[in-house]
Parts: sequence; C-alpha cells; structure tokens
Amino acid sequence: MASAHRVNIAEVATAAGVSVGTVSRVLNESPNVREMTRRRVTEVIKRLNYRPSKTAASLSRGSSRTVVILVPFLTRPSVVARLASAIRVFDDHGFDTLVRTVETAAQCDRHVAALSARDEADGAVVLSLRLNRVHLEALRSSRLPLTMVDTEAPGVPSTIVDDVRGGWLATEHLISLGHRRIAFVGDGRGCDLRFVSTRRRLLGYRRALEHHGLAYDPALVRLGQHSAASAAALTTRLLALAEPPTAIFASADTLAIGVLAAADQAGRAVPADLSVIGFDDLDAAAQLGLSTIHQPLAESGEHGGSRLCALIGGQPVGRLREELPLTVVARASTARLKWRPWPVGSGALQAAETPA
Amino acid sequence: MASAHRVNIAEVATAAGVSVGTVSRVLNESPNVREMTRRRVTEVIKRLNYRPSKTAASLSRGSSRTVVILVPFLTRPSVVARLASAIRVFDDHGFDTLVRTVETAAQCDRHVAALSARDEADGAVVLSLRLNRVHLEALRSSRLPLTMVDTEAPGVPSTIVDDVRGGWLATEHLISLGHRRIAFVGDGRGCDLRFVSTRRRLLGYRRALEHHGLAYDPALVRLGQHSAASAAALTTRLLALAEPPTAIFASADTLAIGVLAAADQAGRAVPADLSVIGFDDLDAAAQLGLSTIHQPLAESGEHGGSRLCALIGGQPVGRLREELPLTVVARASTARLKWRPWPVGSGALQAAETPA
DNA sequence: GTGAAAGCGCTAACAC
DNA sequence: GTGTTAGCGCTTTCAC
Repeated sequence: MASAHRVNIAEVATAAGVSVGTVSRVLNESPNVREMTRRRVTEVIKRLNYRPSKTAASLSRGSSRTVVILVPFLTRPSVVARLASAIRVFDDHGFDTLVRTVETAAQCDRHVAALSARDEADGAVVLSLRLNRVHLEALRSSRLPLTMVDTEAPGVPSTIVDDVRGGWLATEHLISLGHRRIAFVGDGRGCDLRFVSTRRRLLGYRRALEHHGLAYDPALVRLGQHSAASAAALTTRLLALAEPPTAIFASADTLAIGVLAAADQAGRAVPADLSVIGFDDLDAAAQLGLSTIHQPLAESGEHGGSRLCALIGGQPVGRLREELPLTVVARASTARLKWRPWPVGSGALQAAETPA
Repeated sequence: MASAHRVNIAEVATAAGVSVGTVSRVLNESPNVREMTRRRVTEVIKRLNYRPSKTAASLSRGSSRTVVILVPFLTRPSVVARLASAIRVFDDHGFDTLVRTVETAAQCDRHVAALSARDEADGAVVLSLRLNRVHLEALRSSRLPLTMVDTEAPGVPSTIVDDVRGGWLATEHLISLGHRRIAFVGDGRGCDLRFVSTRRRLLGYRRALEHHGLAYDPALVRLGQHSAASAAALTTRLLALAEPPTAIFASADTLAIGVLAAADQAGRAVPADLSVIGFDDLDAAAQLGLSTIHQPLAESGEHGGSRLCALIGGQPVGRLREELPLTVVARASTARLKWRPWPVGSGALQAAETPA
C-alpha cells in the first residue's frame, strides 16, 4: 500500500493546505498556531504517517540535544549505577544519551578521538576513565562541553570522591579494631585501561599503615582482575601464607564478595578469623553484612549529568572540582582482632617488625 | 584567538585549494584522492580545527548510523549484561547506541511513542521490556527496523529464553532432591512496567508442582521489589510460617542473595536446613555457591544487536523467534531434603495434602 | 496567525 | 583524481 517513500514536511504542508513553516510550528508546539490549523495539521500528520526527521531538525537548529557518555565496559556495578543516574538526568533535561563503552586503551583512544575530531553531540561526560594528556588536549581544543565523573582533569568540571581518603578510612577502620596484618586485594592487573581508583585506595592503605607505624608488606598486596573470582583466587593465596593477614581490604565490594567466598572455603570464619572490608556499598554489601566504604554512586552520575546540562546551557556549573563524601559502614564482616589462632610465631601482633 | 565560529567543509576546501567534494572524500577515506591532496587537506583540517558535523553527514547520507536501545532502568545485572554486549556489537558494526531507560509505564509510552513517531535512528532493540498492543502497532506502522531481546512480539525478530521452562527446571531440581514444600520468591510487585519473566518462571514452578502432584500453596509464593533486601524480607516471613518451606526458588540471583541472607539471619543453614536456587547465573552466584538456572545473557544481547544490524543492512535475520538454552547449575545451595527438623506435624513431606 | 525563503553542513551523482 | 551542484528535511527569520 504505502510506498517506501518517506513523507516529509513539505508533503504534509501541501496536504494540509498550509506552509511548511506552519507544520514546523505545530511540530514544535509553538503557541502561534490557530487551534483549528493545529488540529488539521496534526490530522494530516497522522494520516500520512509522517515521521519528522530528528537529524534534519538537529542540523537546522544547530544542536542535536544529544550527549555522549564515555564509560568503561559495563562490568562494574559502580559504573552502571553512575551511568544509569546520568542517563536519567539527561532524559529529564530532554537530552538523548549516546553510550560509548571502552574495553581497551585503543578503543579509548578511538572514542576520545572521535569525540574531539567530530561534531557528534552537544556535550559529553567521561565516567570512571582516566584520560591521558593527548586525550585531554584533544578534548580541550575541540571546545566540546565536558564534565567528568569519578575521574578528573584540570579545567574540567569533575565530580569525584577522595579515593586515597577512602583507602585510608578502610584501613584505619581495621587498624582501630586491632588488626596489624592487613592485606589489600584489588584489581587493575592485566587491564590496559587507566583505572586509577584502586591505585589511589592502595595509596590510602599505605598511608594509614605508615601513620600507625605499620610496615607495608608487598606480599600482602595482591592485584588481579575486577571479578569476584579473581579476588577469591588472590585471597586463597593470601590465606595460605605462613603469616596470613587477619584482615583484608578489598578495593571494591565485587572483590570483597570473592574474598568472603575464599575465606569460607579456607575454613576461616568472618569476622572471627578474618575481617573483610569492601568499597562502594553496593546493594549486595548490605545483604552480605559486608563492612564497606560508602560512596554516593547515583549522586555522582546525577551531578555529572546536570553539570553538563548547565554547561551546555551556558549556566554556571559551580565548583570545578566537586568532591562527594565517603563514609565507613561497619557491618558484620569486620571485628576486633582476637589473638591470632594461626602461626603462633614471633611476629604475632608485631607485623611492624617484619622486613619492609 | 579562535572565534566562536564553527568552521565548515567549504572553508576547509577553500583553505586547501580544493573543492568540498574532495574534502568530503578525504573525510570518508575514499580511495579516489591523490596522496598529496589528502595530506594537504588533512593538514588544513588540523590547522583550522575543523570538526565535521555528524548531523549534516547523517542528513545528507540519509542514515544516522545510530540505533536506539530501549531498556528498563539499569538496576538488574541481567539487563546490564545484555545491554553491554549489544552495545559492543553495535560499536563493532560502526553504529552509535542511544540508550533510553524506562522506569515507569508512562515513560515507556513516551519513549515508544517517540521511537514510532519520529525518525531518530536506523533501528532499535527493545530489551527486557514487555510492550502492549498500542506500542507494537505504533512500532509496526513506523516500519522502524526492530529486534527484541528477552521479550517478544509477533513478527519481530526476538531472542528469548523459555522462562516457563526455567521455572520448571528450577522447581524440578528441588523436587528431585526430595523437597515438597517449595516457596517462590519473586519481583514485579509495585512496578507498573510489564516485566514478565518472573510471572513466567512462576508458571513453570506451578506446572512442575502440578506435574508431581504437589499442591500449589499461595502462602508460599511471595512477590516484592527487585532487590535483595526485598527478597530477604519476604524470606524472613516465609521462614516464620508454621510450616515453612524446605526450599526456595528465587526468580533471580539478585533475589536469591537476599534469600540466603535472610536464611542466615533466621539461623537456617543452607543447604542443610534450606535449599535455595536462583536464576540467571550472575558472577556472584558462582562465588556464593548458589545453585541457579544459567541463561546466556551476553549472548542474547549480541544476537539482538547483530540481528538488528542485519535487518538494517537488508540481510536475512534468521528465525524470527530465537530461543537460547537454559541449564541447571547445581552448586552448594541446594541439597537433598533431610527429614524436616521443624514443625513435625501431620503435613510433613505431604504438602500435597494441604488445601489448595 | 501564516507564508516565503534562506540557510544548516554535508554526501553523492555526474561531468570533466 | 577532482570540481560542481543538487538535494537531504528541517528551523527560523522576516514579511504581511
């Protein structure tokens, strides 16, 4: 019946006996259209099954009402939580969201290059991805409105948390419970993307140890993939050490789940034999009774999103560097250190004396 | 230095001493450009900081190389897994992905209407969202290339699993272990979206019970939100029943986590006192030793994505209704029923006799 | 309140 | 291999 022909605004205008201008006004809900005219046009639109072209409108208008979000591949719940809330904000503001996921450094280069070298959207947010100087310079010179979430760059409105402080808080929590041999289980190994939060949390861990005069023992620091399975494997090895840790700080709740599983398998009761603290405070953490560092994930995405909208609209975005708070959530997976039941050697409770 | 003026292809052409056609050819990597010319143009592009407009190209070309994915708000790991793999496929095929998330029925209406009434993309995939007749009719008449994942509609290429069979498999697994009093914990309550998988899994559960001559006891079926916390609350009440279940089928792993937590809190050992089986086989399930029904999440997203690409390219998409396999994964959370330690009443092991 | 017409910035067909 | 040019389908002045 209907041909493959796409009907355009001109045909609608003709069929309705008005000009394209009027049809456009109807489309855009301009008040300057007589009610009767509007009705007539609307009817023709329906009858002809007319579908206005977003592309043509964008070109003519000079803006696409579309933004890009650049994120790591969606394997981390924390990334997803931020992304989801950002998308919601954009939708509320009438923006469409182009999601570009990045798995490798090469892909990151490609996407950042495209973002910089082409006019594809009204703005972009970079989420949980650490960009290098080349990326940043390219983006800067493109003058594309840009905000960042869970990552930062000079001159770019960024919404972050202090991961170093988070690492410090987690470690401090364990130390305050009497733990001295505290291990760190993180991700970032075998991944060529520049995730950086883990390294910053590790730094906070080191600083807290230092602050309390505890030695930093590289044997207690294990990095793997970002998966519970990987964390479990690392933990199994940690628990098999001659002098195993009495507490483990996992750099993410996802990893902490693996730590808990491995502890269970190794016959270590949590928190009686082993204290475990995570990071993020995912829903699952509460269910598992996992102590963790809470960070406002959804909020960060919202901020990044609404700040980009402001930027695009030429409105003030507030502080360039916006820091959201972190808090310790003590649940059932951390407890005061009992005298260690394992290797009752010379080093008990005196980890500070082990060789650095 | 540079003015706010957007430089366009004509200015590049002039500056490079060539025509716009040639610049376009360089932009689109046409082979029909002398190497020297290409170099010169590229250089001018760089110098003028020229950013070709995706919108203009799309309009002129007649296609945007962009697709839309319509998904429920990203709270379910299963949805995210499917989405992520679909995005990857689109990226591989040179398509940009517009992600539109839906939280309420009204939002679903709005997004489907936009998809149908406007020309916004080259195609779309509807993911884990049950559409009604109005939606479907609108989409059909829009002639937008469309595929579906984890949901289906007549005439639309759909990639699904048989959730009824999944429910059956899970229940059957528990029955085969000797369980007779089997509860169902699901989501879908207080949610105006038409999720349907839970209801279909519940149907499979009923059928399996029936098949084995076991009575369906509404008191053992509890629906709440899609969160571990909700499932935990429901489970707590189930375990407080005069005749509590000896096994629970949770309609998703996320819920099963809550079930496990509640069981733990109630002092019920899993699987000694209570068997638990989930659905999806998320990463966490393996870590928690959770028995579950495995479904190929990433694969479903890939199929939906590549089938849409095929559809857009005018290639064959294969079977309209594509069903992916489900398998039982028996882990540590399900075990053979011991004689029930609780209310040693008349109904023990004879749940079939309780009033329907 | 409506019409006419000038772009928006590109691609692709055609000519040379 | 390169130039010319006609659209692509809208929005938006500017008249009236």
